[in-house]
Amino acid sequence: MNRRDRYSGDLELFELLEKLGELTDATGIPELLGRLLDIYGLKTVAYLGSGVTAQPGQSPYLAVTYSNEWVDHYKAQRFVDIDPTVQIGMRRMLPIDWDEFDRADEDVRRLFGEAKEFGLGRRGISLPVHGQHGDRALVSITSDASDRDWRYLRLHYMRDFQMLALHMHQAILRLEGKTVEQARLSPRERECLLWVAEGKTAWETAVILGLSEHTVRCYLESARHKLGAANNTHAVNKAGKASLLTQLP
Amino acid sequence: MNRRDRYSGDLELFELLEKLGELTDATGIPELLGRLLDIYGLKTVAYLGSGVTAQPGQSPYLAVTYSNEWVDHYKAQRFVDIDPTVQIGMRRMLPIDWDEFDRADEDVRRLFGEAKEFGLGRRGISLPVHGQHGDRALVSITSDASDRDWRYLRLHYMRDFQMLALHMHQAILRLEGKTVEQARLSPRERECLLWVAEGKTAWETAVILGLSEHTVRCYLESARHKLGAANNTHAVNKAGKASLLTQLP
DNA sequence: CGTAAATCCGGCAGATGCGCCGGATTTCGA
DNA sequence: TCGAAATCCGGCGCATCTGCCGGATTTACG
Repeated sequence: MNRRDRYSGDLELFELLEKLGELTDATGIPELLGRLLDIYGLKTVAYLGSGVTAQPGQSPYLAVTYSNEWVDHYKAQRFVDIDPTVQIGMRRMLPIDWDEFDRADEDVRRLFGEAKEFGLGRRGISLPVHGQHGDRALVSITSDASDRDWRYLRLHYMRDFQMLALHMHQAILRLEGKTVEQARLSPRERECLLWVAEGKTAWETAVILGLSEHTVRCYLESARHKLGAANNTHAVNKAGKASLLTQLP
Repeated sequence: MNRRDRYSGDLELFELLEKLGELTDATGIPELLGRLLDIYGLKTVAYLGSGVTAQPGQSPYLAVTYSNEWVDHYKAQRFVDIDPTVQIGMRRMLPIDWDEFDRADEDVRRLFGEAKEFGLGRRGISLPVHGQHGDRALVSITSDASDRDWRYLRLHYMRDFQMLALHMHQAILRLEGKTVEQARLSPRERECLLWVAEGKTAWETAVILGLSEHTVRCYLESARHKLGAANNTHAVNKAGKASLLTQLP
């Protein structure tokens, strides 16, 4: 909790954000994370991205300041299945303090106990990030700060962390080259797809929209073509991730 | 740009966040937005939510400090179709300054020109918010601040706005009672659904997973039941919105 | 120690999806 | 003024999905 007591310390956040925006390849990430630790007096920081790469069923994207030993141990123990930061944090919208997790659970206690041995801080926060295309990430920081410093950190720098998490995810997306070719669906196509996504059959959709069943099938067909989808299910999934189904234009 | 020059001004942000968390019904929102304008010296603030309510094809959720005249005029002119804050802002992850929009476009110039007449500020920022279930929102603020003050506001309070936008969306979701019953899918069920979502047939999925086609159909059937879905397409849509398809657990 | 859930397998009838054939008018921008 | 795209409509054959019948073992939890 140094250097940041003056308001002008904001400059260091801007510096980080700028560097994130200028990253050209993943090799610069570790240094950036290290700088982040420095600035905020943290013990560790970790980025876990899901749906960041193009292929489905891919393993998640990881960028951490943890030791390799901890990462290996974590994987070997399949901690991801019980880790509340992942299990709960990934399913939230707002950040969560690790203190809120259930320490009565023996598995959880073991996880955090071993984490500490491997160099993670006693306290932590996880910040979920939601991207536009179903991609999401979890940025977790840990610290060994005193109660007082930790409270201070949470109060005054949560915003910074929120912003850093967002920009970090954006940077990773840019580096991973996940570009989504935004197919443009016509209003009718979108409308038909929307109702099909709700489980309606072509006939039901036709009734809802006051069209003939055949017309609905035609719209669905062209929607599939535009989206490069193999079937309606695929099309709904693609359109959903491209947020083409959330009404509006 | 008053009252906030001291660092302790943070208290006002916390006060807003706390009030947002304590909202019990929508009637308290206008007062809260007004308080926000006061604190940051803004001209207007607007919340536009999409996918916030349960029904599909619903009109978006709106909470603004604009005059009713502007809202009516906006709707009558169908400005939503050309409004870059919606068209572009809603499709981004990071905030965008209204200065970045194409002022060469005649429609856009007309929109912002008329907006100013109806009491919106000259400058603006829109902050996209992405929820967990395909829901999203756009929080837009405007100001008539001088160039210098505006730059200052952007630099130092973007974090606050980001956080306010997030918490505002969370509060609206809570008020609108959009609760997603988290069905728990077994690993196999999720896996099958994942590949079906990628456009694979049951047979293809069976080959990929090394199962019999019939077994895949069984998993899909139970997945549909658990999700309360009418068919695979519906199931994929529901599971996707519940982020059950983003591998990991 | 029973119960529940997860993991697997087979078959069948009817509904639905899918692709491709044909046709039409209107609208909008180049 | 020409063409492209959006809006509509009908039919046919085959592939796939869906629901429901039956069976099995293993694992975990109380």
